[in-house]
Amino acid sequence: MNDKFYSLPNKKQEKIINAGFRVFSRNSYKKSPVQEIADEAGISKSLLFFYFRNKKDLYLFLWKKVEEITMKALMEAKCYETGDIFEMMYRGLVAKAGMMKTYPDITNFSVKAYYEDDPEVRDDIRAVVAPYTSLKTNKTLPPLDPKDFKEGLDLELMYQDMYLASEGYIWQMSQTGKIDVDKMISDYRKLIEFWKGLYLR
Amino acid sequence: MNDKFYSLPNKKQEKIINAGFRVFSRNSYKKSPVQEIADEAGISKSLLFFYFRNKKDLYLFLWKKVEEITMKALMEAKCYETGDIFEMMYRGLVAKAGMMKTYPDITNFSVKAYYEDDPEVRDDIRAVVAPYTSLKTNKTLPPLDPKDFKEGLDLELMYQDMYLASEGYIWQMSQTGKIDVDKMISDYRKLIEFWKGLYLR
DNA sequence: CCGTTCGTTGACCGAACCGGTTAATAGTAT
DNA sequence: ATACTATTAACCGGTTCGGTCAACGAACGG
Repeated sequence: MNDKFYSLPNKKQEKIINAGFRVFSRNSYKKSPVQEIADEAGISKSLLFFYFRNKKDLYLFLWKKVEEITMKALMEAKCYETGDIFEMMYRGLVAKAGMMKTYPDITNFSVKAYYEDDPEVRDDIRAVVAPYTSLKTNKTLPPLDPKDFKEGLDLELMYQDMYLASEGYIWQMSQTGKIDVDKMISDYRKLIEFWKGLYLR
Repeated sequence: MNDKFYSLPNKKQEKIINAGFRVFSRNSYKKSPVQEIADEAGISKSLLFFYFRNKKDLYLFLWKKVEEITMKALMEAKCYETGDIFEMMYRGLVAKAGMMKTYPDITNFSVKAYYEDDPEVRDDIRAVVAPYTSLKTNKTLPPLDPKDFKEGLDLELMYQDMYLASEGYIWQMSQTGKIDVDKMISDYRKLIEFWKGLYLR
């Protein structure tokens, strides 16, 4: 990676990154032409090869970028600074929605890269702490006080239900192509309130 | 499409179909080489071109096949022959799980094909009644009697919750590569029972 | 007004790939 | 042996791909 890339205006950096996310998320690593990414970013292929030594370099840069973006978003959202599980999930989705506003294809790219098995990049992908796993709603149930919830409620199933619905919602949104972040958040807020009324004592 | 294909042993037909589903679900139409499908199916490219006139022919055959398989599965599952919404959803998932047992990549192929926009196949895809939509859990709320459910329950949100969780679950399963149908069904059964205890009066 | 630097690109290259054809092979039944 | 069928290896022309490089234009200093 050429340091010159960082001295580009932020908007242009984002455009190139998004082009990469987009193209690499639609086809496998090998079948994703650098030319297509350049076109999508509105620059020449030569320039892209000036910023990134080769295709692999670009790909791995994007993969690390996902980690960086995700970590930053989760930090800022303060997902884990609340004991309230509903608030936690809400903040988690708000964080993801914000990411998707700037990087619409980050989710799809992340999934695709996580399962990529081209020998040219496979090992390097697995070497980076998987951003994909942090991108998902946390799969494991955090410690909860049963006294807060309706009597006899199976907390594990409750969490599984919420987790699956969240994943399902994000997936549906990311399929449609055009993402309305505000709608996402308000839709999800409604779901959260629904769950609170249903689950809380 | 050459009729000779149908006189092949069922297992071999399935193997070829699955190879097609698999390869076409991982990359776009244009970026999916026929050679790769042939390899996956364990036959030569020439033979594949003997059964199907060309790549497009094969692709559209697969797309129509999805419709056929889906319709058949939904019929046999008798999803709509019950007034019980929980039973309906359960049967729907059982049907899908059964399909995925024989055709592990049918879901991913279906989604990919639905959003395919290569001019060579785009119009023909849209000409077939979209199998993808029937593949999803039904998005619209069926008519329900509020008296059956807990007082004050928002039926629409309830259904949305179940719908999203179902979609999320199927998506997660289809991502992992190896699909354990029996586990899918028993997991989902638990979820359904959880919902029944939660929602029913 | 000239020379230098810097960001950017079009044109190009060799290699690999791809859809599709065809002549030939292997297998089987007569 | 023959005739017919299933299956393939070898091939072809055209395209695509990753990567290089010489050159171009704008900005700038002298």
